[in-house]
Amino acid sequence: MRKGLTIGEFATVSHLSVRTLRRYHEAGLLEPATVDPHTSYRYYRPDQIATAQVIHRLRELDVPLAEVKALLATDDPQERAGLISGHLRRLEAELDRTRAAVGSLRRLLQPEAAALEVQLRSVPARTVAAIRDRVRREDALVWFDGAMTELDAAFPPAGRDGPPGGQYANELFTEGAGAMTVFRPVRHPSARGRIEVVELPPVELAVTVHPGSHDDIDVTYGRLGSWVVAQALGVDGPVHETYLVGPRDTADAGQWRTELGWPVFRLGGDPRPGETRS
Amino acid sequence: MRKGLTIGEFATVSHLSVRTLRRYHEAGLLEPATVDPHTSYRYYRPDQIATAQVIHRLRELDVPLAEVKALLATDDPQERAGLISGHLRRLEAELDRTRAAVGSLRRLLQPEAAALEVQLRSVPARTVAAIRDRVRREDALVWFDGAMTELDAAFPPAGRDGPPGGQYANELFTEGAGAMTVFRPVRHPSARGRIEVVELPPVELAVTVHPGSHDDIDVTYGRLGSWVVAQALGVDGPVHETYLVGPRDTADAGQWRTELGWPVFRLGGDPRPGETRS
DNA sequence: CTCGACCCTCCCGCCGGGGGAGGGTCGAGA
DNA sequence: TCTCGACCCTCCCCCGGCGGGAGGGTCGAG
Repeated sequence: MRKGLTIGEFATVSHLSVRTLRRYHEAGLLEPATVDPHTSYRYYRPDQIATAQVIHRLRELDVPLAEVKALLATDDPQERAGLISGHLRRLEAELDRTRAAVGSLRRLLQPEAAALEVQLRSVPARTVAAIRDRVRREDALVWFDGAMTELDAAFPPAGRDGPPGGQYANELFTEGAGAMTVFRPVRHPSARGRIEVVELPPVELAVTVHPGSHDDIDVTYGRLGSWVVAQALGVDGPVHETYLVGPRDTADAGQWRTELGWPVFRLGGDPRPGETRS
Repeated sequence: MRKGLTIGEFATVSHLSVRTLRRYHEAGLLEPATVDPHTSYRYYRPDQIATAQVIHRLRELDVPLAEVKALLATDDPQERAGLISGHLRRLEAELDRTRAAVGSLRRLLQPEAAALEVQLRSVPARTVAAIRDRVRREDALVWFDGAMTELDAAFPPAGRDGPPGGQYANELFTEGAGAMTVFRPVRHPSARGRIEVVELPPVELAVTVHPGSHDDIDVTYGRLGSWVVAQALGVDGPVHETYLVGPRDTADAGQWRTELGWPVFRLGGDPRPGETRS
């Protein structure tokens, strides 16, 4: 008497490997219909092929096994569709990143552009309206958009006092996450929602302007850092960005102008007492 | 006296993590300018930032470290461009697979289509012109195109005797690679180039027709397999495909018709002596 | 000299499997 | 009923490209 399809037969008809089926069993993703308690042989029913197909497709889309499991666990087709379209959005975002990297790589391999114009600037303390948070790198762009939109809504053009900016801890780039601050200088700062009134401390900056899309902004950061080192200065503290012309001003990324500032200190000198060099 | 940037400083200006830099050193990808022989401290020169940027971009494109190394090792910009565009082609191919999987998943989640029409058929032996090879799954589509093009070129329409077909070992799907055969029935078979004259043995097939694009062809395979099992038959041997209407007939994938045949045998019966059940 | 921040090496974990060892089970044929 | 080869089982190690953390050495400013 046959108890069902053996794992090998099931592998053949489902186009999955035996190993993979065992792993899906172990992960609770696709339990065999019966498991012989004596021999531990796995036996599958033909109607489980359909489930195997769905898993196969989801895995082709790199949906993690845990997510596949969650997806299969719910019967609510609405929730299912939500999970799937969520993943498709992530795929889209990744595709955008890939496109950006391709473009940036192309530009990177061109013969070097004009020399970087850098100046040292002492920025006095300023009081601004700001939103701060610890953010993971993959969430950075979404968080930025949300925060900047909130700032823009809270302070209409008449109340603004210069272009918006941001400060980003270096760990945000070198590690997986870090503190982000976006701010707007405004005539009458006031807290509401996530917005706080923040006094930005005075700082000595090495400043340059990055033209165009932000896709290769870290190339300019690298060149700026290289300049700083060549001046026998040390870099220190979060990077400063000022959006002279940004996505909120024109959709043409070629027109954007972003001022990049890196806090510096004289080597062998005083790294601004009261702050640690991060 | 400073010997250069410490790894932490270099991490900050290059936007790579300290761990990652150590790994790139270990992999021979980005050697520090000097390594203190006593303390093993790594020191970098500012001009290495540019290399770090390139590596960063390539890694964003999932170029394997080994390939990045090869890329950096050559100065020939031509060869460089070749390696890069090769990788970009691979990214494109992957994107196509993703698109196919998305579409197929969508169709898979629709309420079940019409019942599958399956028939059992005894196929007599045939002598055909064929190309055979052991192929890895990721190369399957390219190999297929090449082989079919060669067959088409060798036997113009007047000499043909029915639609082309293929036979594919099940390991091709369940494992990483397997034997592939594409063939054409022709009036006067003859060997030339990769083409051999092959006698296909007679076989008992469970046959159905898969309409439309090949993106979800394995769903139909699953349903066919399910039917076979329900008839108390076993599946055996390589799958057979006949391209009744295929890409060489019309560009509209919706019109394609592919006959799928799975060799079957009666359970408890004789699995065709002389062959092992794969 | 001290002390904290930095650096070193080494080992383990993650994911989604593949490779292979070593041993038990199944079922068709004689 | 026995045999024998194909199949199945579990267990452990490997891959790539990092991250986490232990345990210990080094640097440099006060």
